[in-house]
Amino acid sequence: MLTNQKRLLFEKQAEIAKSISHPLRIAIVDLLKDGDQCVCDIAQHIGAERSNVSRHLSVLVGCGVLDYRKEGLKVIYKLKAPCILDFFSCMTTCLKQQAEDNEKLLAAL
Amino acid sequence: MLTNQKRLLFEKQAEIAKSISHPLRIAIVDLLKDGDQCVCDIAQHIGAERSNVSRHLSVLVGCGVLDYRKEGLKVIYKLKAPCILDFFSCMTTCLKQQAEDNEKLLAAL
DNA sequence: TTACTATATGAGTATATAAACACATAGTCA
DNA sequence: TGACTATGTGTTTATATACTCATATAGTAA
Repeated sequence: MLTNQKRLLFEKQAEIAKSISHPLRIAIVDLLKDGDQCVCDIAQHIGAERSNVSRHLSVLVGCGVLDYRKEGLKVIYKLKAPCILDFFSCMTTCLKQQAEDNEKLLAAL
Repeated sequence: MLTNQKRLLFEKQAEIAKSISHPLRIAIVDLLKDGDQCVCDIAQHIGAERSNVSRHLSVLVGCGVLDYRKEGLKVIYKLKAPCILDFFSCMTTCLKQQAEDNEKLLAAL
């Protein structure tokens, strides 16, 4: 059986994973890998409402994935945990594998 | 603005991320890193109902994170994308960082 | 065949999440 | 000061998800 310590760790990890479990939040992290951006630029780039983007950003900050600094009126967001990007590669690998599996299945029909 | 191609990729990646965004599913992946297991053993180890575990497993299989094989009555699940484990380390790093940040904040009070 | 075990799934309920809109806050500049 | 801009938040509504229980499927063994 799981120890309470493990259980707590898994809950915290699930929160982080959940924080990047949304297409827009993935898009945000992907955008920020190329440099820090303010909310308005992020919103414009991913094509979503600012209030919506603001909420997604606060989720990512809350989980320690992003960080921010204020510059005048603007709030600039920055990738705090770049190791997330390796996970993106991992997910891409999964998707490629799935596509190959589907190809094999198709060939067998 | 995002291309439709990018948008589709981010949606698929979000699905994979979502598939591991649950404490029990994290526990399952963590368990399977040490070897393949059947549903009943997984259920027993993580302390959850079999029907519930079965559903969580099918989510992980559906996203290409796990794979399975049948052996008699039992269904043995196996980690298909071990790179997920690197992401677990990444999340642990995030949590440590957050803990350190909190410590600093506490010291400033 | 029947009884048994392991696994999967349908249905209902409770909870969580996302989006949209309106509004609030706060910095800038005339 | 007032007008403007960027950002954040409260509230509502729609949708998605997890869990539980009952039931179905399928392999095993007597």
